Amino acid sequence: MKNTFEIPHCETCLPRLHSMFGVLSQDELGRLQLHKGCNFHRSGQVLFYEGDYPSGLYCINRGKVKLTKVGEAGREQIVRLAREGDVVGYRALVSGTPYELSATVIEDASICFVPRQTFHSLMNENPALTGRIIRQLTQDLAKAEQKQVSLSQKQVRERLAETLLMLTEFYGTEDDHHTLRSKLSREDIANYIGTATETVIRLLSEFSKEGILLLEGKKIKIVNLPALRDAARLPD
Amino acid sequence: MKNTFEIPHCETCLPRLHSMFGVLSQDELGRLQLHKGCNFHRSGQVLFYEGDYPSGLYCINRGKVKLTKVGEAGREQIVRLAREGDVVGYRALVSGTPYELSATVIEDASICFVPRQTFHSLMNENPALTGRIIRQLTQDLAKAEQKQVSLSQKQVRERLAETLLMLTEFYGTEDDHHTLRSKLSREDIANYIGTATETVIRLLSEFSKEGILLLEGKKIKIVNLPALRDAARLPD
DNA sequence: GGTGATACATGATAAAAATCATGTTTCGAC
DNA sequence: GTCGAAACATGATTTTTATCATGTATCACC
Repeated sequence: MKNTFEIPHCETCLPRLHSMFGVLSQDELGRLQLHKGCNFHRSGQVLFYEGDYPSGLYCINRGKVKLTKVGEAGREQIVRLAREGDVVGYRALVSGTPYELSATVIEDASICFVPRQTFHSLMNENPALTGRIIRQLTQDLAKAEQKQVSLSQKQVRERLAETLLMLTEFYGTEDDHHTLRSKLSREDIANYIGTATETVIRLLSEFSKEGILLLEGKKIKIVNLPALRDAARLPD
Repeated sequence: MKNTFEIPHCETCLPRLHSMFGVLSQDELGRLQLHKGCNFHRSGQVLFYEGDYPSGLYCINRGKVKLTKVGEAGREQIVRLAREGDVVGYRALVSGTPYELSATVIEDASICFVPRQTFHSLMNENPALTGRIIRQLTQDLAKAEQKQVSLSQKQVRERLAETLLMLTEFYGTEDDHHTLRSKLSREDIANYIGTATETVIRLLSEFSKEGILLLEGKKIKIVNLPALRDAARLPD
């Protein structure tokens, strides 16, 4: 099955502007373009496994990726999601340690690969890139700590509401502005919020009965946003 | 109540060697020593509050600190613990954002304060310090993600066992090699593992009945380490 | 267009944990 | 030492969530 797939150019890559490579000069972009590789990945493909040693990093030009970790019982925990403009696998690279997480494509993607050497030499000569990486790490850390509080203190219903709001932002909505573009399975959602699949299904249909959501097959439409926000009991 | 309190010298500060300031040169240490302040803090004192803007960072010479975040319902979540050699508040400083966490002394401490300017100028001229900060951030992130999995997938009993093992390492033991030096209250432990105080108390006495622990007032003695490890179901 | 496999759904039940209630102990301030 | 507050402890009960069971819908693939 062929897919229209054009290797994107770093110079004209729009997602790049919001990524850590937004700080590179024209010259540096040229070198990036020269040394990178780019591939089309089908949903389900694994970019790397937890425990592997990194040989480069992955820059998402299009598509979505989930970052997971398996617990003792063998259950998958979705730690984080990544989309166009996000760079995955950079942490293992800068820390020189094995991957903490596995990365799996969850929506057909075009993803560029930047070899370790290229990345390190860019980092060595451009302090702005180092600064940008520190910023990225601090952001990831803040989110991880926020999620800790949510997992510790909120009930599943609240975490689900919270997650649906996050998914709205992450995937965007269809033209009606209310239907999630998300193709996550109920199981994925459960693995993200840390609960059983059945519990997610049950709570979704509970939200549906309460007129907060409208479920049409896999599609989730938010029909009462204020009520969903309420159910999430967010800070701000 | 007076306490013997000597202002520690950076040059001779032992905990420093394992901290991010272990990478500084003699010359840089001199400047650190010149600009830093150092104070004695009683247990209970707050170093900074979540949401505040940082004006420097705190370097723990002696004592313990808890880093917390309050959830929606007002409950405290202990996100992380810090001890001698640990630097707290550096993340807000390097990211230029408000503190994500509050820091409270939980064991009488002598803590040095390094002003923002001093820290930033050290960072600007010593790339090794920047590298060390990145390493610290990646470590903190890995731990936060590990805790996410634990909170999501493990039961309270397992998390408690896990936490007791962590506390053994964090606080060390008395001369018998089995009694925790920890002075954490049951409530603090509950806030760390994300459960109710009564549940912690109940499970501790359950462990005690099973011959895994021996409880003498606040003191916790581990009498069957293998069984505790078993109850924790750790990776490795 | 049939046919497995997989995802979704819902009920029944059990297990885990929170909450409420009520003592007891510990400990610091006076 | 005494008093009061806070921490610790335990029982009873309810709520939340997981687990098990079973059935239906959906969808890729031959």
